[in-house]
Amino acid sequence: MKISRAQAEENRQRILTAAAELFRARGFEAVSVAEVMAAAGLTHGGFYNHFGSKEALAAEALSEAWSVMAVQRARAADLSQLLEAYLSPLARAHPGKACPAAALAGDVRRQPEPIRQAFAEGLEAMIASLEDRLDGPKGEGEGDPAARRARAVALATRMIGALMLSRAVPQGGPLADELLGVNLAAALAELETS
Amino acid sequence: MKISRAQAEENRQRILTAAAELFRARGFEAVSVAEVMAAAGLTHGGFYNHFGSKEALAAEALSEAWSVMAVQRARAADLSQLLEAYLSPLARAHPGKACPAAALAGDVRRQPEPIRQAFAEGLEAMIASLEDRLDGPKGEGEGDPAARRARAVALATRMIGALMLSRAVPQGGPLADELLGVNLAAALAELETS
DNA sequence: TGTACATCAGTGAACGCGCGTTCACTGATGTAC
DNA sequence: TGTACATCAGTGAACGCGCGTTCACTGATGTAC
Repeated sequence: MKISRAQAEENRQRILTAAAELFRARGFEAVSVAEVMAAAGLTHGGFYNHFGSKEALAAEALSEAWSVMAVQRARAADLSQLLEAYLSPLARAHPGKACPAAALAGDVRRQPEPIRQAFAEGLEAMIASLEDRLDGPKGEGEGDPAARRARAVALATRMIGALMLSRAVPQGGPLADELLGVNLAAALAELETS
Repeated sequence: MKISRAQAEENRQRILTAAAELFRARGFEAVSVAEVMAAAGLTHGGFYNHFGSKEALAAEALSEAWSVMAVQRARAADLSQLLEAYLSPLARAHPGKACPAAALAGDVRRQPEPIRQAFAEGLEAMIASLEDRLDGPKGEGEGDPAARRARAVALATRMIGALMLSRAVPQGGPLADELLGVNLAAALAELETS
C-alpha cells in the first residue's frame, strides 16, 4: 500500500533514528538492515526506497547521532557539568544513546570515506564546542588561540578514550570505574588552571 | 597427512601470530577463520585441531599481541621515546603491528567475557609499565603512589584515544596529524613536571 | 633394531545460516481532467 | 467538486554469497612389540 508523503518522510526519519542508536550500540557490521527496519516498525524490503545502501544509511545515521549530541552539549550549563555527564556510568551503560565517537571510533577506521567524513565533521564540532567553553564563561583571559585549540583537542581525546576503554574492560570491575574517575578528575583539574 | 608434533606446535603458533595481526588490522568480525588459516599457510578445515572456536582464537591472539607489545615497551630507552613511537604516523599506518588497545578497544566491548578479560589484563600491564617509568629513571622523588597510578591511567587513556581517533578521521588530513601531535606534546609536557 | 599398526594434523567438500540486495506485487495516495 | 488512473512506499519471497563449523578421508608420525 502506498503511504502519504508526510508518512513516508516520518518513516525515513524513524529509520535514521533507529539506525543511529543501533549502530552506536552494536557497531555497523553487527546490525543488519532488516534489524534497523524492524526497529523502525517496517519490513526490510522497503529500505531501498529511502537509502541507496547500508553504507549510505551508516553515514547519515552517524551525522544524525552527532547532531543530537551537539544539542545535548549546548544544553549543558558549563564544561564541568558536561564532563561529568560524559564520563558517567550512565553514559557508559548506554552506548546507543551517548557519544558516537566513543561508540564507533574503532569501527570508523575500517569504513569507507563518506563515513569517515561524517565522523570527522562531528568530531570537529565537538572539539570546537569544547574550545568555546574553555577559559571561563565569557572569555576573559583567553590566551594563545593555538594553545586553546590544543587544549580542546586533548580534552576531546581524553573524554572519548576514557569512555571507550571503560566500556571495553570487564563491567563492574575496578578498572572500568578507575578509567572514568581518573580521567574525569584530570579533566576537571585542567579546567581549574585556565 | 599427519605432521610431526613439533611441526604442529609451530603451525599453532603461526596461526596465533597471523590472527594477532589480522584481528588488529581489520577487527574480529571482519576476519574469517579461513583467512587466518590461509595467512598461516594452512587450509581452514584443520583450524579446530588447534582452537575450540573462533572466539577462543580471538582471546588467545589478543593475549599474544599484548605480549609482543610488552616486549616492545621494555625495549624503549625511556618514556619519551616510547611515546614518540606510540603516537607516530608509522604506528598509525600499521594497526596490525601496533597497540592492541588502539586497534581493538571498540570491538572488545561487544565480545564475550574471555576476550574482555584478555584485553583488560594487557591494558593493566601497559598501565603498570607506564607507572614504572614515570618519575625519573630510578624513582627519586616519586610522591604519592595513588597519584602516580592515576597519572599512568590518564597517560594510557591519552595514548590509546589519540591513536584510535587519528586513525578514524580521514587519513592525510590535518586533523589526523593534529590528534597525534597535540597529544604527544601534552604527554611530553606532563613528563617534565614530574 | 625392525615391523605392524594406531594416531591424529591437515585437507577440502559440505552443512545450515544470516546477510545485503533485488524484484514482482499491492493498494492507498495524489493528480489530471 | 468528482472520477479515472498513474504513482510509488511498503511487503515478503527470493537471489547469491560468505561465514563458522562439521565430517569423511589421507598418510606420515609415533608407538607397541
